[in-house]
Parts: sequence; C-alpha cells; structure tokens
Amino acid sequence: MSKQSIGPLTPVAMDDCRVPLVNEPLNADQAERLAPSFKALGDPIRLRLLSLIASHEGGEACVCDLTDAFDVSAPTISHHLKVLRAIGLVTSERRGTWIYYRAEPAALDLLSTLLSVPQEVGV
Amino acid sequence: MSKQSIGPLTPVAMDDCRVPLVNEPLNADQAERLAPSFKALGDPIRLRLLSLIASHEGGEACVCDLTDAFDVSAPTISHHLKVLRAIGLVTSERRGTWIYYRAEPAALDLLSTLLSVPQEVGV
DNA sequence: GATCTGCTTAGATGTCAGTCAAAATAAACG
DNA sequence: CGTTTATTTTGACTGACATCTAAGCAGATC
Repeated sequence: MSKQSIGPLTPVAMDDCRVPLVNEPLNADQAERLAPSFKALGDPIRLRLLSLIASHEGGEACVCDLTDAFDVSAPTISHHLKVLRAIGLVTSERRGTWIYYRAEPAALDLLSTLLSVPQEVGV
Repeated sequence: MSKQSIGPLTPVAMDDCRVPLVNEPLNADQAERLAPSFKALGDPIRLRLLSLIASHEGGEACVCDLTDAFDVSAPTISHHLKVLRAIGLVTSERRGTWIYYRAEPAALDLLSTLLSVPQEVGV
C-alpha cells in the first residue's frame, strides 16, 4: 500500500467530495483523501469513542470519561483519539487538568452525504 | 484484536443501529457489528469500486469494467470485491461469461444515517 | 520544588491486510 | 473435447495496525 499521510478532513480540502458516491464515480485522488476517514471509523473502539464524545452532554467529553468505558489501557485509548483527531473527526482542548474532546459535525456530515442514497423520484 | 467474523450488513441484523451515532452512544456490540463496514470503505480502491458500481449505468458493473480502471492486478480487484460482498455492500450475479456487481442501497443508507448529524432545531 | 494525577509518547510485539504470480474454475466456442 | 476468455482461489510476502509496558510531560496542590 502506498504511503498515505492522512490529512485532516477539513471542509475546504474536501469540497469536491460533497457528492454521494452513488451519483458519480470517485476519482483516485478523492478516494485517497476519503478512505482514511472511513478507515478511522473501521475500528470498534474508535466508533464508540466518536459516538461517546458526540453524544456526551455539552457536546464534549473528557478523556477520563472515555477511558473507563473500555477494557483496553489508557495509552490505547489515547492512540485511538489521536487517530480520530488526525483526520479531523474530533478536536481536543486542554482546560486545566483535563483534556476535552469534541466531535466535528462538518466532517461527519461530509461522510454521511457521501454515503447517502438520493431518492430516485422518477424511478 | 478479537476475532471479528464479519457478517453481512443486512437491514434485519442491523435494525438497532439505525440511529445517528451523535444521538446516543453506540454500545460495544453495535460497534463491533458496524466497524467492519467502515473498515471495508477504508481502502481507496474499495471506495472507488463501490462508487463505480453504484454510479454505473443500469446500477451494475461487470468485473471487466472495473479491473481496467485500476493499476492493480485482477486478483487484487477480485479480493476487494469479495470484501465488499462479504459485508453486504454489494451483491454479485453471474450472467453467462460475466459477473455483474450491484450496490446495496439499504446498506449504504444505514451507514449514512449512522453518520448523519440531525439539525438541532431548537439550539 | 516535590509529588500526585491526567494524558501522551516511545518502543516492542503479534496479528491482520493488501498485493502479486500461479493455479484453478467456469462458461463459451469452435 | 480442447482452447480461449473471465473471474476467483491459493499461497507467500511485506507493510501496517492494535495493543501493551514503561517512560515522559503538563497542571495542580501541598
């Protein structure tokens, strides 16, 4: 596999991907940029982490809230959070002792749109 | 990582996952069932394959149509198609000499819904 | 400033995934 | 029935990834 340095899933860098993939074929470049995001969601722990963060009250969650929910070590959770952060699905902010993670709705929305299946009104 | 035998992403087996992950936290079981689908989308070639198939005229594409679009060998394409088929994102049917692949809209829709971000009307 | 707690980084290890060449299967066709 | 074409399976190789322990760093508190 080629070295794919995963860039952040920012709206600007992805504007040409805001089309359902059932509508027109993705080109190689678009696929290379999008795949890392799905790969990041392809781990059960990361999927739950994202869901826990996004659904947490206040829209954010402290790492300490997250670590307890899993059977793996704290460094492993930290690693998974780093992956989610690297592609822009979450952001983090330190406030005093704790670090808070927050989901990035625009990134989620982009991926959701990409997978969406438009209603074929006339068919 | 635990052995995760990827089962097909059938609507029935996934009915409890039809909720945006930002709404409520996924439990471990749901995450284990959903993650393989995103993992399957986490490869650029598979992402393009799915898009090529879904956007192809008639809603289906012959393997020969697909193989030419990539720089990898035919067995590699076959392998990726098998992954997409195993989780139920596509189906295949042989007609004469050729095998045709077709996208499974229900599976795509499920994943799209999961990633969707509901409008917070009141906030 | 010593120490405690929260979190991340570094390094090591075992497993998994993507790729290819070669062989196998399957249908069509002479 | 032998050959050709289309696709898959097998087996091997290589690189990537999830996980852990141990160590590092950053605030807070005494």
